[in-house]
Amino acid sequence: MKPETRNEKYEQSRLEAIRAAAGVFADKGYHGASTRDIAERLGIKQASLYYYFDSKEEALAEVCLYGISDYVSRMDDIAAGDRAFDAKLMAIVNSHLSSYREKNEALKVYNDERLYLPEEKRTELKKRGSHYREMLENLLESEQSRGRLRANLDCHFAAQSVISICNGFGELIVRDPELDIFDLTQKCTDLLLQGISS
Amino acid sequence: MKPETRNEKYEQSRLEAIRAAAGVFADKGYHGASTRDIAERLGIKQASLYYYFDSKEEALAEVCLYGISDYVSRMDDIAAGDRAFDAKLMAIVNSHLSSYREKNEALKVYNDERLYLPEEKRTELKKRGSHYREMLENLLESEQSRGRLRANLDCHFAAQSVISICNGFGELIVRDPELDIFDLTQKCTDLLLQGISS
DNA sequence: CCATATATCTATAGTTCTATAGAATTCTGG
DNA sequence: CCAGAATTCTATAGAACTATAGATATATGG
Repeated sequence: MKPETRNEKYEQSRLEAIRAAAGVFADKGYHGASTRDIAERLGIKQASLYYYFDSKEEALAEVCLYGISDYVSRMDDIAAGDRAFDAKLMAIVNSHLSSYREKNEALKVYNDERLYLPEEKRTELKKRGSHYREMLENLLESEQSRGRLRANLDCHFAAQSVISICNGFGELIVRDPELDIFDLTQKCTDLLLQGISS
Repeated sequence: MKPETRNEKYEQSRLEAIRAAAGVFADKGYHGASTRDIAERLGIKQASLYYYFDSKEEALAEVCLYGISDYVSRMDDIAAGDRAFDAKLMAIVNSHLSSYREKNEALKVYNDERLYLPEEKRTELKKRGSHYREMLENLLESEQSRGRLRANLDCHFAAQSVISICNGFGELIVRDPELDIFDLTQKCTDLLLQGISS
């Protein structure tokens, strides 16, 4: 077998293991989940899991990375685009909420369980998470400097609020597969832009 | 010692145990925390904890109840009052955020760990949590019916948003004791009422 | 100061979990 | 079909955790 193919196959299986771990961690939490649970979801025995991970902790790190990675790069794409602000904000919210559906539970795991990783492993993740917030913050500041957002708006706070709302509804999305993401996106964007007052 | 006094003293100590458990559960999560951790924080031995709780699970249930109880009753008080809507909303946000500071970590535990309780024990908690959201929803609907909120606002969604934002910042408040709650309250209320647009 | 109730302690049974070692099986290219 | 690589398995060491039992210490009221 060609080396690349061999590697690819392994990486493919490993990705399945990461997804299985994501599901279990999302359901039971990192500490509440056992390596046996993950292996069972994959249909292999507990010890076989160590063919893919050196430790349970490494599995968590991989799940977190998987959970946040492409969602951060999508933010980069959106920010780099040349759409109007409102459209960008909507795209950001949509991307954030969609992540919870598509990537299943990995983003939830990133949010809820990453703090159980040791400082060292959290650094890379924190960098990406901060990057996300900063991109959002810059976008808001730029729009504010053009006078299109309230002058007294604290953009750092506002960016945090956007993330809080998306994460709050993200939890609901993970639990309820029936929720209409587009509808939610619309409502979140409206709320953020106009607030609730008439 | 009079029976009531004896009881009072026990209840007092038990409350301290609940607070210790809240702190440990908030730091390490329910499954990541051991009864030994809780006992150590109290300055007693692991087994002595069972003088106050029948099980670790009961401790979690008590912490959750403690975390949500007076914060729900404060909502009742606010809703029953006759202040203007804006003032009520601000009071609700303030009460919610303050809970995270005052009751230390118990509300965080309620939010993050209650789903590890068995169905049976979760029922009482769910009732209170739903009650909270419903009170908020009613308040919004009532204001909307008077034409003071956007006609196209989904009040169920809006109530959920208020809670999401408060919980999102609550996590930050628990981690950063320096955060100014009043400032945050103001900003959250402004955002909810007016949105970010100018 | 004694008797009783309250509170905490020591010791441990019994379970579960992570991770390692090495055997067994399955897959793949020649 | 064979040899070696890849994958999964069995078995288990070793640690940690919950909960119970029963002893010990401390406080209180008469």
